[in-house]
Amino acid sequence: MSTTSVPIAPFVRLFGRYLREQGLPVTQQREAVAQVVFGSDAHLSVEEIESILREEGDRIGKATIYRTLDLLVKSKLVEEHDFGEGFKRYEHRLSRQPDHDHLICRECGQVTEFKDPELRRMQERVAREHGFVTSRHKLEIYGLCAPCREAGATLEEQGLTCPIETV
Amino acid sequence: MSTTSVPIAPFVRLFGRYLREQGLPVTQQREAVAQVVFGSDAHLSVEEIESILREEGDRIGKATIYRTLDLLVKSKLVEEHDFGEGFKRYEHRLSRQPDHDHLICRECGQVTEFKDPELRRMQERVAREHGFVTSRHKLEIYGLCAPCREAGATLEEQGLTCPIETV
DNA sequence: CTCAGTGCAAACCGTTTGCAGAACG
DNA sequence: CGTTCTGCAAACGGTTTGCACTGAG
Repeated sequence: MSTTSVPIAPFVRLFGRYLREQGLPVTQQREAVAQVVFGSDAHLSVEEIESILREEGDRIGKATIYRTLDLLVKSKLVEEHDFGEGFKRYEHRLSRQPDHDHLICRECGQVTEFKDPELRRMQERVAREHGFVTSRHKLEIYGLCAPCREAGATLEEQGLTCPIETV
Repeated sequence: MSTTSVPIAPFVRLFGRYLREQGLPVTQQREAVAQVVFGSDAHLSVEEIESILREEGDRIGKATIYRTLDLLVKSKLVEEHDFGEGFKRYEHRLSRQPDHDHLICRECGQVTEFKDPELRRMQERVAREHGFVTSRHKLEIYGLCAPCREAGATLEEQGLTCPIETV
């Protein structure tokens, strides 16, 4: 939701290094997209990335943005998310909290990151119990953030009056 | 991934009751779709639902299936899932494990359900710490199931040789 | 009978792809 | 210079919607 105060040039360079390792050209479009993604702590959509680029005067086609994001994801510098909005969001992995999870406000869509040490243990335990080898998990907790709640938002749900046991 | 041995008629009737409560007609298409969804313990895609209906001789348009699934979800009898495959899956909530989570095999796509009591406590704690009121969570653990591992599947990942601290 | 539901096909929308021209190495 | 990229626009695929017709109540 903002610009980091951390210098982002090193991260962009890291991406350049990845491209060279793969024998791929380091184009100015790729650097511009990387700059935007590394320059924000938010979970950006392609549309948001496009409009930030436009504000900065760069006029880069959507296709190129998608293709560059693919590379960023492959390089493991960026993570792709799907919060069920109908489109993907991208977040760089250079923030303070590696391997974190997300709290998502149903009202305003704000995404808060958190990290819980228990979770990793639980992931391993559950996987073991089912004969799985685990690679990754995704935990999203949906609810209402404090500001929205204070503003009067509620999570009214309705369905069957007496459905199935819900707990 | 199979047909339940539990009688499904009561569940279809429950849906009928919901429809009447809402003043909506109980049509044979709606009952047919409900029958398919309640009749399977799998996480069905719309395409799968359509083809099961076709096998049974029912020829119901995709639009109707989508519209009926919306109603089933609204009734809270069915849950919608997005496992990142590019389409949604639907699961009825009448199985043994209410409020469960999912283990997903990256190789064969098999979905295993599990339930962990710790998780709910953790969800509440994390939410409280961030001033959230929680409504629901979604935990998916991705990995390799035992059969796939025995068949030689691996989770080879590649990216930057020395990216960021990964733990 | 009336109002909502159904089926079809067209519209949608995020994402992907084909291709002519531009740029990297 | 050859190879890959870029940008545009068209294609894609799951989902939604408009509309004439059918069916539930």
